[in-house]
Amino acid sequence: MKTYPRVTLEQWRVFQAIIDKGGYAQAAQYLHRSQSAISYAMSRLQQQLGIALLKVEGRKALLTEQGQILLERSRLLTDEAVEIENFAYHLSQGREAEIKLVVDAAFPKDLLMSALSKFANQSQGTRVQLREVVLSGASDALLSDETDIVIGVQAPSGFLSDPLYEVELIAVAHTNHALHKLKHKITSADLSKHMHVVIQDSGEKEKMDIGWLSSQDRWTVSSIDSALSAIEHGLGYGWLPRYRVSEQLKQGSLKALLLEQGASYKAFLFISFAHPQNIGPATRELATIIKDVVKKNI
Amino acid sequence: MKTYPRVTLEQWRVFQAIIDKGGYAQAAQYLHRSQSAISYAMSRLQQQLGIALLKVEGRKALLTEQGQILLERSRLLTDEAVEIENFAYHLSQGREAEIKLVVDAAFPKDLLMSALSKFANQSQGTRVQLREVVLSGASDALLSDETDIVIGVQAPSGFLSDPLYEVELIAVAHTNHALHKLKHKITSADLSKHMHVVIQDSGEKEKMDIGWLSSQDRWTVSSIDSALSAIEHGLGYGWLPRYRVSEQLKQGSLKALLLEQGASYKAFLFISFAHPQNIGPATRELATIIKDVVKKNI
DNA sequence: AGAAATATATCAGTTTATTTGATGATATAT
DNA sequence: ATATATCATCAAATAAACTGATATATTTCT
Repeated sequence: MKTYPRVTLEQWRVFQAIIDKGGYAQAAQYLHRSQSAISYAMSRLQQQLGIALLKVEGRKALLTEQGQILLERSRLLTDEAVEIENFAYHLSQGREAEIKLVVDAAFPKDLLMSALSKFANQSQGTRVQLREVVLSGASDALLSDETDIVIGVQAPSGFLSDPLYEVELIAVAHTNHALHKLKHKITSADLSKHMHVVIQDSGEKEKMDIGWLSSQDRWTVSSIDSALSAIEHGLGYGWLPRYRVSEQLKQGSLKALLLEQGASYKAFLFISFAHPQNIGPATRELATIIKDVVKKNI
Repeated sequence: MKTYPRVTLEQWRVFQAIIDKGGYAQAAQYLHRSQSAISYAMSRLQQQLGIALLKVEGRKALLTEQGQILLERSRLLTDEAVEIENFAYHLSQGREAEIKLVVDAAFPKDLLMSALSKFANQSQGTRVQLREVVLSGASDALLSDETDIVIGVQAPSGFLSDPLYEVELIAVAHTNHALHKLKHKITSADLSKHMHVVIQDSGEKEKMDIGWLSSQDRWTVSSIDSALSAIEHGLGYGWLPRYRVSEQLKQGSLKALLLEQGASYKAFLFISFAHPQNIGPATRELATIIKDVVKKNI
């Protein structure tokens, strides 16, 4: 078993050129080399592999069955080699190798994924590292310098932020929940008698408090998914993004609470750069794509 | 934009060796070259890429951030180069580049996939081309020489075949189907009043007829999936592999028909080699794996 | 059938990129 | 301070790859 390559990329390229250009002579012309250099490279390649890639039938060089397969694989190889070098070029131009993106869980996944897949198409190899947070986790990420772009509820002042997306959070509880049985509009006094499902802040520094209504009992969860699941199981009530509960509202498993006040409120998600003074080209592109996708989907 | 690689595999290999062995001198020793050759190759590499991969801090060569990324990618490249050459070696040893596998649709997909993924692990690059057929399509494939291994209902005599897997086909219809409303056991007279969903033979030569019961109306489909979907939509009744309808039977969307006779019958699937006199090593391995997987899952 | 044209293989000589060994520069360890 | 380890650079040596000419084989043309 070999452990290092003996065949050079040049040899594979010669092989490919012979096929693509229709012969040794044409390949020679294409590669700016003599016909005998092509012949030499090709025979050496086959000798090193111990296998015939071409059989010269009459005066035409034809692929063997094995040559066909190896040709295909070799193209992947040389393509990847070219891509690495192009990627290196982009790096030399200041393009980032990796972008760290932090997104608040309230931001719709489909928009995010659509933006990321668009970016992947033109990313030139730049990878995106995605982290999901809730509430002040986003601001923390900005401050702690572990990120490049943040999509979150608000940016600490001093960061370059743009309003991006409005999320409507509405108060819901399971259809059978006692709060729905009340005859009058629900007051905060009513709420305080029931379990409030709160999404825990994933931030660590300045805890923002979204559970501003005091409540006897509080069920704290760490993601929108778990909050939704808790509420769907009748554990309590809570505020969730409208787009995440629309299905349940339609099906009737959840119902919006008729609150005297605060039945819904709007949160604005902002997109911010963590290092405004030094934004790389790929980071800028990704941000632009995200904004575009959001704009098109409003 | 470059269109062909300038950096050689050797250069990448030198780069990797410097990191893996801890320095230029060690890499030189490992690669059986002088230290200055390493230094030359490395500086040329960086010059060609237009980017620094190593920064010499003190007397130690350390990866730059970009070097780290390109190191990882370059490993994929050199690994692939080695794999191609190993694959070529296997080809030279008579190993097949591609195996054509024809499988009757009645053979459970999970078994097939499990076998194929096992084979992929040890295939040394041999690819499997999979074709799905129903009924005599399998025999046709054997006869027409466009295949290596066949899993089908029966092999024409003269082929090397082993019994592989027993499929139980049961008669089913949608729960609300009129046939389920009958008070007595269903007779063929009853059946003939309803639509029979038949899986069409994908073979082209000798049409085998599985719809042996005459039926007023017949709905012909070309795959098990469409048959299942037709029956699930209440279009008619038909015989389907038990493992494909077990979920629906459990959920109650389909019900087995209480037939006077022939409510179920068993079909045996055989595995056959198309060219018994000349079976390649990879073909033999794949067949063995398929048999093993089936044996373990009975 | 024979001549001309096309296509790959091979050979001897040349070119060139890579390698070497020696030396230099610099940082770390004793 | 001195010794040691590490990478950079230079001129010279080397080996792999390349060239141009020629050989061999096949197809095409007349």
